[in-house]
Amino acid sequence: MTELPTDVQQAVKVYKALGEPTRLKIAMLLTEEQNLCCSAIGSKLESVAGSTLSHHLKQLTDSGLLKMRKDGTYIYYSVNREVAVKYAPFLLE
Amino acid sequence: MTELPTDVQQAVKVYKALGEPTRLKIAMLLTEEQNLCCSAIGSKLESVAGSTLSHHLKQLTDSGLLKMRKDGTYIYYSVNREVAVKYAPFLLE
DNA sequence: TCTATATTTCTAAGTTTATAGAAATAACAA
DNA sequence: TTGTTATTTCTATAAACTTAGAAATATAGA
Repeated sequence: MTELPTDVQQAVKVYKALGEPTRLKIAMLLTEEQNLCCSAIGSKLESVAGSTLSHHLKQLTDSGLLKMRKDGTYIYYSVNREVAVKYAPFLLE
Repeated sequence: MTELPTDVQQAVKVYKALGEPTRLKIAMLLTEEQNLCCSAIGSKLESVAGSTLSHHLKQLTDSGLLKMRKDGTYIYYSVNREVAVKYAPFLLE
């Protein structure tokens, strides 16, 4: 894995992040409506614990697919369109 | 998962399949050179047991990303370009 | 038929992941 | 300060995944 080219390593992370239904839903939600905070995302999904949601958002963010912007108590998430275009333009359809 | 639209369900499967380094490598090998058989793919990877390779190829094929064509003792794998274009055109670069 | 090769299926071990409750941290508001 | 809300981190558990050896299946060739 470490011996792979950088963009292939990122591809693995992005695809691993998207290869789980809840996380793919989150990514799709955020392509429809940018800048949602954690709890707003949670309210659009059905019964996901906050800690679980946080875990999923971390994976999506660590892959580079999501960006986060902190504003007071809230953290707003949005899709990094460059990354989506490169690896998973399906999201942007 | 079952309640998701068909193409979103397929996206989850394709991305799950690609979110693992060995399988992503296999998919990339097959975009460079179509119609490789299981053992030819194995010889291009480093130390993967036949049973493991078979398992990975099954996941890639079940997702729809790979097609298989049987010819005698051999099974030739190739990339389903339509599926790659739709979900992961990164592979075709 | 017998042998060799290609691939899959079965089985099991070890690892990773998804999940959520509880506690911790952070920021705002009264 | 106290209380409330947003989010993360810690911890644990159950499920899923990766891996590979061994056995089974399939096909070709001698």
